[in-house]
Amino acid sequence: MYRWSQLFIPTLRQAPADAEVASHKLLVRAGYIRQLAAGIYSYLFLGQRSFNKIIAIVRQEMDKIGQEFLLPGLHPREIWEASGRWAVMGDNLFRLKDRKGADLCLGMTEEEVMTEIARKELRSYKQLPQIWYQIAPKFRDEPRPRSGLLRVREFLMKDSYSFDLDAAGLDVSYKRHYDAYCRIFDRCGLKYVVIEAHSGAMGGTESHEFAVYSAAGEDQVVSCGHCHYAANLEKATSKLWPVEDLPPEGDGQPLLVHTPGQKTIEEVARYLGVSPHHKIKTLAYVLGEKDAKSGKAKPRAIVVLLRGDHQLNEAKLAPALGGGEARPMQEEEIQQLFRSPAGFLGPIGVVWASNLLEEDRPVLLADRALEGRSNLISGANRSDYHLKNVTPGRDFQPTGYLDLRSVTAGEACPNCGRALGIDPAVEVGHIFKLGYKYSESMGARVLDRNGREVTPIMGCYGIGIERILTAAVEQSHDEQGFWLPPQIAPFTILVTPTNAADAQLLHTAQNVTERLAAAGFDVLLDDRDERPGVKFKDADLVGIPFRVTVGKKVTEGMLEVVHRSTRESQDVTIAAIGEYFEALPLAH
RNA sequence: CGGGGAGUGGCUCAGCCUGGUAGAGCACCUGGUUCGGGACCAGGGGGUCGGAGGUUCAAAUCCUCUCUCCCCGACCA
Repeated sequence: MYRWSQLFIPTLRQAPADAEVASHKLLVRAGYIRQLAAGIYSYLFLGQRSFNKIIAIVRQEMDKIGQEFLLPGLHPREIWEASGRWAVMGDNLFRLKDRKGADLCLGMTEEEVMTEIARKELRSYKQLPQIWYQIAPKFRDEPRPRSGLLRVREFLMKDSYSFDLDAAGLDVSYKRHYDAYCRIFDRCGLKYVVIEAHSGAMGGTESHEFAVYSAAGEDQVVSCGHCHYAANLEKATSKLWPVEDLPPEGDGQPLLVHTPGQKTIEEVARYLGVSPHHKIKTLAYVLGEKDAKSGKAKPRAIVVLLRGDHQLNEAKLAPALGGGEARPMQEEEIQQLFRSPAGFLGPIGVVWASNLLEEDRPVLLADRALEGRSNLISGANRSDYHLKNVTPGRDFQPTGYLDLRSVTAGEACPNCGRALGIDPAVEVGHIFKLGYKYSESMGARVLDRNGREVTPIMGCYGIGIERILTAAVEQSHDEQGFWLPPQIAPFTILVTPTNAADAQLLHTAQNVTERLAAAGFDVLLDDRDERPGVKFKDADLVGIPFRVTVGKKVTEGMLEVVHRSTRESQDVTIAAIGEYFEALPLAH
């Protein structure tokens, strides 16, 4: 029997001063976690019990589709060199040396180790498909750990990897993960959404993210309330409401106007009495410097044009350029290309590449929202001057039109045309179709049925264990505390005798606890010699969904059951308490 | 890495401006009373004020450097 008086459950009356986010404050106050350093936490008794329940659910569902491994957290440099990521991962990878001076790192993800096993061991198509997973710590030297357990430097991740003979096989492995993830998050009691996601630094094609709406979340989810379109902001698209072009002025050709000191879009629009959507925003980047070091490509200028009131989505820019990394141009580089100070840049007067292969000319990428527009206003590449009557396709020819802008709330859903919303959410899981990136670079090969060597196609799939708990707290809390779904709560039922010094009350409470425990419930008995107010406050705080109060009504043979989520209570006879919880759908 | 804030008993904070050798509430220990929403009385323990250096007769307080933590941004499976 679990007796609170014998356990270490250090609840706090006040939240620590350095906690800001609700889940962080409450998990510390409830005695689940303690901070050791920035982004590094210890999990105490209640926290670890909750994690164990989450892990058990994840493991049960993953065992239905894959096989559990346990890979090392300490990796030799060589396998990260083999995949090319020793250089790419930069400061986010924890690096260290052993006593011989050899380079090692702490695993931030395990594609390399899993692919290394596949490379050494898989020989035949007959061994495919494989789905291998593990639940193990990951280490990432985040530039800014924050928000309690939401972004940390060491965390538990369920990560899995699939190896298939071909794309059709990958589709199957991907779908099996998609379905398993839905079962996992359903069983964990999360209210989540599945959204289209950007594949980011993982590379690959298709990607879905599992997200829980929360003000504390770092993701921006674009969603449509009508047709269920939902996507990460990095990936989302929208239809624009129509805008009216300005009438041509003068002979309709580009017309120089004096705009002294007016640099920003807003300043120019106000000065000329037009709306920002009549303007062209010109952004200059340098692409491929990192690749230049390895001799793969030489750096080149990339100029991006957007409608004046739109924002560039850098996540869309990178894949448009073949995945290279772009950085904003410095003032001197801008002067060299445009012969103009920043603030008055425009597309006219520079000779642009007609396609990406023309490597000696700068690339001009225009957002699709500019296609078909006319009489826009852009910078004139001359200090204190802008151009009117600028018409894309006539006055300049972009290298290409692409979707490059970020969606903003209120724009039209790409499917059904209704207004889109944007809301913050916590990413709890993410699945990727990786393709051949790692199997190719690390040289994994199998023979197909014709005896030909082929490269297996991969997927990778992650779930953040801490984020499941954090998201559960974020979605179910108030000022007094939180209530977890019974499946992932450290205990399901808390039995609270109002006065532990009263022998009859304590005896009854022990009896009730024993019976509920024997019936298979996780029960905690609060047998502390504290005043009832203290116990009730703690009961509200610690995340246990049900409380059984053993108090004055015992003389009438009655107990009181309190549902933490609703704070509703009802009287139940002592004899019927077991049946009461048996009848609750999710109490087990 | 840029900007902002904060480090004083276990926790939350005051004291710092105007230097004089450290306080409150909660928590903790002992005894007593109390017991359905963070009780009360009496007694008690615990801090070289993040660290180093400097100024001064004297530094939590002023100066310099440094470490750590939090927030915003950049960054980010």
